[in-house]
Amino acid sequence: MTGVPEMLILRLLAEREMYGYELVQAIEVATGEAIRLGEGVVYPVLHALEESGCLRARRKAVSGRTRVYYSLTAAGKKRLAVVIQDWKRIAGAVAQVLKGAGDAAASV
Amino acid sequence: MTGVPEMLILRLLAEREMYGYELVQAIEVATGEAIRLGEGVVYPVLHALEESGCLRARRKAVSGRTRVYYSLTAAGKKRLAVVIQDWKRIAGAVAQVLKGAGDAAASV
DNA sequence: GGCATATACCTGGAGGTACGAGGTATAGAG
DNA sequence: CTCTATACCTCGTACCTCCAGGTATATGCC
Repeated sequence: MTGVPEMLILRLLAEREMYGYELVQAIEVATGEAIRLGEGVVYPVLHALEESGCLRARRKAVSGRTRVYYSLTAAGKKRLAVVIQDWKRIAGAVAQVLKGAGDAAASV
Repeated sequence: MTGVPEMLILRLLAEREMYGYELVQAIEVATGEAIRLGEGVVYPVLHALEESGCLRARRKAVSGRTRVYYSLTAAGKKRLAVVIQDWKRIAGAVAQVLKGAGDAAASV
């Protein structure tokens, strides 16, 4: 049913190469603080996506520290399209039920 | 991050009293088959919601069989309002990111 | 020099969700 | 008399999510 963190990460990486720590903050910014993923969420997702061939990792030394930049592979782009479609199906269905024929909490 | 089944169940019960087996099919119908919850999802959620005081159960014999009808309590209505608000926050944030500044799979 | 903070990576364990598979029992159709 | 639909339920698994913790370097401050 879920997979929101995975989707957000794939989506942001579709625009440009980023590293883990950067993603944590980028998600916060992009969602207007509505979604905050800890590093403990982001890193495991990145590793799983790399493992499954959706991401390519590239180490880069920046001022002494090492950053691991991730970018989408072809498989990653395909994966992104799938999870987006799934999300839209779910979100659309939920919106339909929330609207309902009813009354309570219909608009916010 | 999730809680979609819980939300759907609360939302449908906000309109009228229903029993478990009925809910399984009502969700299928209401979402245009987009979401299909098995009984193994619905019943545990119903029990948990009753346990936490969000639902009231009422046994009713119908043509030999027994049905357990559930209806929302005041706490249930409050709970529904909360999960709807959470959902809208998440869904709104996701929509914003999916739209992004970017290109891929923006509209469907 | 020493200390706190920010950057940057990572893992582990716990908790909760979601789900398929299975198990019981009655009513009605063929 | 068997098979399907109705109607309830539980169990075990798998996965996701998360908090807390652990390592290490650069930088600014006293």
